[in-house]
Amino acid sequence: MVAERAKVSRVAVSRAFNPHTSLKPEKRALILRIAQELNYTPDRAARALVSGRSHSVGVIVPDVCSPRESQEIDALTTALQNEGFATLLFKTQTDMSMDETLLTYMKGFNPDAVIAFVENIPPATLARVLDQAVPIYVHYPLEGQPETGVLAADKTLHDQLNVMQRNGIEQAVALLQGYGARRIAYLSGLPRSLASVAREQTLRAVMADRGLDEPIVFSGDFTYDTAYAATVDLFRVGQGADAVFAANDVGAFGVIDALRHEFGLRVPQDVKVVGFDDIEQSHWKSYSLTTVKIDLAERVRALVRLILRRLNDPGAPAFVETLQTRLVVRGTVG
Amino acid sequence: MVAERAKVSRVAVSRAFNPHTSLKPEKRALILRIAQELNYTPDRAARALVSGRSHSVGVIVPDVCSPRESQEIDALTTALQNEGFATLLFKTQTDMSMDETLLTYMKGFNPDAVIAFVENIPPATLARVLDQAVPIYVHYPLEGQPETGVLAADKTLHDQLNVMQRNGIEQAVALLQGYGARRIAYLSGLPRSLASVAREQTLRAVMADRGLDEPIVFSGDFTYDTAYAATVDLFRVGQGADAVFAANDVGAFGVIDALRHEFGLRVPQDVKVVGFDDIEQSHWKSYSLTTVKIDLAERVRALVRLILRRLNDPGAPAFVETLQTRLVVRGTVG
DNA sequence: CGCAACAATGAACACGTTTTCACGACTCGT
DNA sequence: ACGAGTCGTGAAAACGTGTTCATTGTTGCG
Repeated sequence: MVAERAKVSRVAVSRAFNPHTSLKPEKRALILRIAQELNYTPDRAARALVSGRSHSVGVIVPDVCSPRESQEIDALTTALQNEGFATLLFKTQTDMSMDETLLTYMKGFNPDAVIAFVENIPPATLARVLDQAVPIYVHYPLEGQPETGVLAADKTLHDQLNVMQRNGIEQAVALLQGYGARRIAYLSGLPRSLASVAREQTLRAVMADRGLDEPIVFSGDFTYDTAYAATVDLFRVGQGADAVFAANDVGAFGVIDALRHEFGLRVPQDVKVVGFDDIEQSHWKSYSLTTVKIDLAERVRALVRLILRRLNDPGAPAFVETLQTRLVVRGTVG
Repeated sequence: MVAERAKVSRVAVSRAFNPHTSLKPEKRALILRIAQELNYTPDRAARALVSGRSHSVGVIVPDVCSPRESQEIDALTTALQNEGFATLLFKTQTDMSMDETLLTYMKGFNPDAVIAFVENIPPATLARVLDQAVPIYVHYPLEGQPETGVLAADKTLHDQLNVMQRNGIEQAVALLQGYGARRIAYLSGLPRSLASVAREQTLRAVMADRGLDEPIVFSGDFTYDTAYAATVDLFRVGQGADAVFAANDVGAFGVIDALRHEFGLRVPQDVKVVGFDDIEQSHWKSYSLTTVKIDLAERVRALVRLILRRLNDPGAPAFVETLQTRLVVRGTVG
């Protein structure tokens, strides 16, 4: 510790860097100035060792390449960075599931919190691997409700970030119906994905409310290629559909391309398409996708807010935040 | 430290987790078994404090959303994870530059190495902020040569990862020429981007070698929207071009969409388009882009190899790795 | 059998912080 | 003017490892 050039104890240096400690202002200023000169910053490792806080947040994703996730990571990194945290990124190996190995591995890096963009973590795994020290934020839709939630590891805690999907879906269905669509299909995401299931449930409910027949469901896995292939299958055998609702935007791109290039169908004249997310690529002219928008940036800010509050006050009652969705109308409907 | 249930000293526990220490095998096994039962892993913070190694690698990017970068981060995370490292992700604030603030901030987290997908870091900043303890791997093209390089912070070290761009560009130009293209344009990336400059230089050299006129250069910034607008400008005033070479794939998408939707031009019949990178989206049917491919996964593996070697042997002479590019032919040429 | 080399082991220390505790120097209210 | 409270300060302890050093038990070689 070289900063004792200021003729003060190491304790004083420590205090100089911690706002809420009592230290004579002029002395603090002196220490900070000298630290600046010497290019000194308090060692995070030592700090983490004694405080138990690493000031990092573990983020687990299945696939960084997916536009939706990369946008989420981007926003998350920015938000965390602004709060003095670092993003510790980890990837699940194959599918969207997460095994105990990865969780243990990540836990080894002592993240203060964990955000898992992964849906099917066995609760047993979760409970066993994590001490209560690390608040886990798993993100998935609440059962039977048209919202996604954020659930703490400890079942008694229950911080929630609710994304109300119903608004956007209602607007989309109304628009489709307005343009005369009758046979509406739903391209699911991964079959076990709770997000996809929740969207399907809400869609069914909304369509029933408006007197429409049940949707034709065909299954994808959130990727372009699978969506493309699934669309080819659907339209080759039956009479297809006159509107397709995809569980995510990338899937919608696959649907659009399959319709155009495999069957020569026009979008939106012959088939209308609606996506979900509103990712960066959705406004590209080749797709110009009408889609149900979740404001990712805002959602991530809310997430970070939740984490920070919980970290500052571990014993506080559950926090709840709610986000709305809305339809962004572009060229694939109408 | 609860693992003394095994009736051994803490030192023995430490040794049990470190392969190259002398400890009776049966005792090591016992300790590891008990550790497993107790769900114990050595504390990284303490480990980092004493060893000076955090087992994490800082990664700096301007924009995680960009497909190219997200693919790179994805591959990097996988590779690092396999080697027992974590990825510490940071974002530059606005453009592709990096200010001292961010570098200092990141340094506070003690990454063992830094990979910056950022090109214009002032050497002064670099030198001042980093101790020699952290090998910096900045990635940019070597001056006047048709390759990108990886340069260590210390100028005496000089580990290099060379990406030979010439191969792919030659194949692309030959193909364009074979289809009768004469007026070839180049859409640059960010004007100060060394990668873009290197590609332009190589393109010029190759075209001169083949007796073609100088390329028409118009400038973008690697994004879709800017590429779209720049293409509109170019084709509105002059007579345009009969082939466009874009500095990256996303830019090529913007070019294609502008040609089709603003001018009703057909790709490839009226204008041929070649990109650079071969990202995931390039095979999507709406674009089906012919592009110069860099094997990102292989490039990242090489990068990680370099870092690991340097970490194991800080004094070793410079390591050099070389990667080739090749043309992937799809639908936008021919 | 004797001596040297070597494997196995634990005690003590080091790493760079934050936190707790104790002490003196003030300020304030009466 | 005196005690109570507050502020500023540093000494010492603590955080959980890896490392060095000395000690003991063991093997190998002549």
